[in-house]
Amino acid sequence: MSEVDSFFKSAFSVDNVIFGFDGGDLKVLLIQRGAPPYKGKWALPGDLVYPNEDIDTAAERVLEQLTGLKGVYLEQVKAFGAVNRHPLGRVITIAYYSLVKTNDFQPTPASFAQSAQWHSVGTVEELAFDHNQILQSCLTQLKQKVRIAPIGFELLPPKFTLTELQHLYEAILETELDKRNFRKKILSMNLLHDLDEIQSGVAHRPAKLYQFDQERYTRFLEEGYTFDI
Amino acid sequence: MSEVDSFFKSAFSVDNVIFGFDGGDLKVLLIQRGAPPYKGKWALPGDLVYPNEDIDTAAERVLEQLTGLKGVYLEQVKAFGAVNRHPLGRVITIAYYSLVKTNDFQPTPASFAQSAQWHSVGTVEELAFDHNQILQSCLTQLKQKVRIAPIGFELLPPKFTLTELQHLYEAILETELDKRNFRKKILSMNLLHDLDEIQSGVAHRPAKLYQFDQERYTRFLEEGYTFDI
DNA sequence: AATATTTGGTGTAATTTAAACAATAACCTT
DNA sequence: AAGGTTATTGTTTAAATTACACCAAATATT
Repeated sequence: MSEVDSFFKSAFSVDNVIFGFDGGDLKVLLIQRGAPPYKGKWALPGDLVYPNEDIDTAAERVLEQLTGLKGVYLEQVKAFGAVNRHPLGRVITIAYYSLVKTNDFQPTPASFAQSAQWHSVGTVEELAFDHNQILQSCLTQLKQKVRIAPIGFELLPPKFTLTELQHLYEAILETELDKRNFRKKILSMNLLHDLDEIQSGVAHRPAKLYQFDQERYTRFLEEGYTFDI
Repeated sequence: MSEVDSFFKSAFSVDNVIFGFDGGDLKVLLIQRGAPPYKGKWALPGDLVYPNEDIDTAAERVLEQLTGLKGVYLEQVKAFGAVNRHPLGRVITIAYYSLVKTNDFQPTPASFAQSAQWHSVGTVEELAFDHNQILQSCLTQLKQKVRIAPIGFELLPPKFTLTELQHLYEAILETELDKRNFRKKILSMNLLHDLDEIQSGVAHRPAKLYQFDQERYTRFLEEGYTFDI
């Protein structure tokens, strides 16, 4: 075996922190491992990367197997590569997070899982591997990113109220926001399209529905606009 | 060969974007490759990760081989893992950047390099592999990070003038800053220690020398302070 | 020695942005 | 019709940011 060959004995995996929002808490989709190691433990969905597969593609594949969704928001965070992080050998994992709308699908546990379930990020138990650490990194990155890019909308249905949007930001940033100031700021960005529709079936004054205007945001970006909340 | 074994045929490398500052431009330390592939081309310093080596350790090792430096600022950015990014096989690379003081060392091209040289980041030519893309990602991350953490000082000698510090920020952020406002802001942070020393050997009024007070910053952090420039 | 040249150092006014805060409107339920 | 619940809206104050110009201190030049 040549010197170079001796290096080609490792594997990579991807792990995907899938975030969702139910109106109250920020959620993460976890699977219960169906096979050793860590059989029965909760873990992030992930898989080994195929030899001829780009790592981004592998992350999309893991997401699709579990949710059936394609083309959702997905972002790489970083690699985790401590020598002994995987009991079966040298496996470096690349962490991703994605943002999904919880109403778009029912999780279908793939081959690698017994079951899949949403967990509130605030009360996640001890996970397999170094997955608590990975989740923490992804959360930190999401918190930063959500302030400088309009990605929060990825977690909401296409039509949403301003209160729903505010609750989302409060859940992610873990702070309370002032209602009037929040609305002023969000509306002054001119990125929301007032649909002239209202909620129905609520036992109180119904709120107006809005939609995020992706086209307008793209246009603003070209003009040098920077999102900031 | 078992199914699992078929995955253990890949390698990882680390690539390290080593930033420096010469008072004018932001620089990056590049090596000229001494062996195929891409022999003779400029590239980021990097190496395969040893089978029993943490990836952070590998990045430190690459840095030390080239500069002799230990314990300098080092941060992981992300992984690059397109299938065909390396002509010799499946190699995923983890990108890091580090910040060094150019006066602390003379680059000594390690085994993997013919020569090593500082290049202005603004005029970097076509590099080996996907290294232009990696450099770009690291630059973007540095620009973000330098605004929210006092890491600029890592690129300056221990004693520096306010003008030097301003020029550093201007080089990284690619903007001009107002002298009076910059000094007001920096000094109001109370993170600089006035050394009661002045420059010598300059053909004009000498400037006062300052030092970054790491202890005070640590203390402020515990009190909930957030750096912001 | 006088003068020129170069960079260092400083304050204030105007504008913009952020923060704090409460009363009325609209719908549903009983 | 009354009561319950959430939606919607504006003003005042404080804080932060921006714009801007002159004198000081050293060396170099004549």
